[in-house]
Amino acid sequence: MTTLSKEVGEDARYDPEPAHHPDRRGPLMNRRPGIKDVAASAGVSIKTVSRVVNAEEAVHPETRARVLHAIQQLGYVPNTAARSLKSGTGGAIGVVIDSLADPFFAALVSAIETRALTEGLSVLVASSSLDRDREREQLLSLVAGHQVAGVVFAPVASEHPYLAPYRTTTPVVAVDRSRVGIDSVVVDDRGAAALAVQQFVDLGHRRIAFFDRDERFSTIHRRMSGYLDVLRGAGIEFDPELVSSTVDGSLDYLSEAERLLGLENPATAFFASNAKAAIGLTTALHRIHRQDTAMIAFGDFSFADVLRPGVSCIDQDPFLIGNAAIERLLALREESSGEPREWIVPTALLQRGSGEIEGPAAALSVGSAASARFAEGDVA
Amino acid sequence: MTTLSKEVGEDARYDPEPAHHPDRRGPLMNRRPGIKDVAASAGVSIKTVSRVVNAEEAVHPETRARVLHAIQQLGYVPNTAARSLKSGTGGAIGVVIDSLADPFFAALVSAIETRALTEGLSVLVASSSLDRDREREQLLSLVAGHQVAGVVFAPVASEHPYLAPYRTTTPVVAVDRSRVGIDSVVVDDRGAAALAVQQFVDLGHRRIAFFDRDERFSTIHRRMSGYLDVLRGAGIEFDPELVSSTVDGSLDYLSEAERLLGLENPATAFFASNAKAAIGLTTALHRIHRQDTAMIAFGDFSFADVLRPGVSCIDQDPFLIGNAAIERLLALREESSGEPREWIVPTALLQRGSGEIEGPAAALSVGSAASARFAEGDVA
DNA sequence: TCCGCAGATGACAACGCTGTCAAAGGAGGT
DNA sequence: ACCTCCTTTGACAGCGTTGTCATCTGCGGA
Repeated sequence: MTTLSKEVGEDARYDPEPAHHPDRRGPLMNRRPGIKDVAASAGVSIKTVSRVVNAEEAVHPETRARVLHAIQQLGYVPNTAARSLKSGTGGAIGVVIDSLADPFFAALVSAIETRALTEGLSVLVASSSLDRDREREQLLSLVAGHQVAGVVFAPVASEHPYLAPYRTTTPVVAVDRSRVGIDSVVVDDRGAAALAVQQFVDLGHRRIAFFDRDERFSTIHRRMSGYLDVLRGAGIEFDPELVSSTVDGSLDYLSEAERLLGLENPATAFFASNAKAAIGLTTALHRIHRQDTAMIAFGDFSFADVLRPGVSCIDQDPFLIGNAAIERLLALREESSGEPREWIVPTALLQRGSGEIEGPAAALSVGSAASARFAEGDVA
Repeated sequence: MTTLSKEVGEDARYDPEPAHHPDRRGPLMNRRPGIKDVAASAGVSIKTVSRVVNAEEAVHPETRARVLHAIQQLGYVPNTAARSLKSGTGGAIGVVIDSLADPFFAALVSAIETRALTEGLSVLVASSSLDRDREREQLLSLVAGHQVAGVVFAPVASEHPYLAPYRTTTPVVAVDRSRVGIDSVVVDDRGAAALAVQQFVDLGHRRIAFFDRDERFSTIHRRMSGYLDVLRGAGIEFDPELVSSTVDGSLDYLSEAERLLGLENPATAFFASNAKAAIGLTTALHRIHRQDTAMIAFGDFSFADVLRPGVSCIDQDPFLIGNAAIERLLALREESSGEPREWIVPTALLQRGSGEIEGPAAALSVGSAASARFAEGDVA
């Protein structure tokens, strides 16, 4: 931005007259049209323009028409900054998720954005990268800085005390991972995992691996609970060796798969606890030509149905979750309805082949079809 | 936010007189801290606080420390609405893309968001759904309404005259599809397509299908040009029957693949012109067990490397594109450097198997390795 | 001793909008 | 004729911040 010589000319913003006030502007040259310009053009006061823009009642139809015409002609768009400055709350909602590069979250944000548009709200996205400090920074920037009309976020830290001062004015909804004291939209992790593992049991599997127990996520804890529930119910002893754990945020899926298949008493079925692990595991099984291994993934992913065999998945629909979250947020805007609670979004088990591979004990099994259910609430 | 009793006291601005003003607020109860609160707490004027917040020079170190302490203690976060109202341009950049549910665009936005954060900028996302009117609405909302500091968008309409009034103040960058008069970040569509088709020719293919020529996109036109270039260079006559076209926004990939393979003189190689078509085509070929067909996809997709054979792809890296776009935008903020131009981001051909399947004329071919190249510029 | 100057700080307006209150005009009742 | 009420409209302040200009305090040099 070199110091360009002050060419006045076309830029009517600068008039030489009043030595103070360098920017007393003339009657709109290429400046952005403001409410004042519309008012002048329509021959009314700015307040009347404001009334028209906000669809308030008491405006004479004829006046309204004149104003609308002026708006149209000037291409006037109300300034949201001024609006939110005045009202204390702006025309955007904030979304903080792990990463937009994760298709699950991308789809979730997409659902939110679509619905927000119908409410005339914009969407501010930010990513936490699973970092507590960054989460804090982003949330505060949105809530305090941008004065968003609401926040949907995939929580990282277990508590968010710094949000407290804003909770009274700004609705907050957690997604994907639930937190106490915050309305949370999650899937029935425990029940869905149980469903999958129960299917393995029913098919005669006794050595079922829990693939990738990432300690950082409470969702994974719940899925683990579902896994354990079923084992207990089926009288199968839990074997820690069948659990793979991400340590320091990384896990070599290939060698881990080889370990599980190479155990003295090897795994015959895999429950992949999240989509990333599922992709890694699928890739690994293909690489070592063990597509005969039974597997169910938590979370659908593209191409899960094209592979041979198709990968059976628990369908955790990001659109459904995003929709539930934004609906919840909009409801909270109306009235902060009672105690925060969990909102459970349903899942389904997509049978595609890999989850229907029988286990060694299949012959013995007496078709214990009565799978445990863990329905726990309804959906927004 | 009930009507707190009017404590005037330390807040000298307000005189108790005018009985109107129902919400004269006392010294910060659970109200959001503003610059005034910080000023009062630090015993300085609001201007000094402003100076500290904006890292301006002339502030005594000791004063600065006092102010910083007050900020820290009160948890003060500057109000962006007021800021952008004053400065006329806000702390966010706008991004308008086809859909966030498209992983390509999601990754692109992710790259932008990551870089924006380092500049202290937030990201407002909006989707156009490939609809011109919606594109217009979203762009105007961002530029005029939110007064964003810049816009990155995947253009839909061929012209955007309504942006003109804002171009002087708001930098604009197009991505993925280029537009005249706007700095555009795109990949070398024509060259990359040519690269792929040339590989087919070198492998002895003569019947190369162009799979899914969607007329709506200029990128597809360019890829088509690359395709035609190579055919011409190799002396192969263009056969319109080998081109699949999306009509009315949809194409039945399965039956189309069957048609191409069932021609009297059938296709032996497929160039899938975009990721969606590639996924559809791959699924189709798997379904009819014709994995022996040579194929190269424009645009990588997950699992392209896990399938058998792996799907050879032109790697069109959304992160690279997103990065180039945001860098370009930031550069434009500094100085609107000359004429808008195209910024070409490189691609690579990922050899994974499906693109290396030989054609019928392979034996005859004399290894015409001199593939045409179309290098056309550099990268941001 | 006094002036000038630089560094540090503050008073105040204004950004574009909306909430509050008041005023103007007309209809209807007495 | 007068009063009341309702509808339509406008004047004005103030949201939280920053740019402009003014003020104040020391300090070095004449």
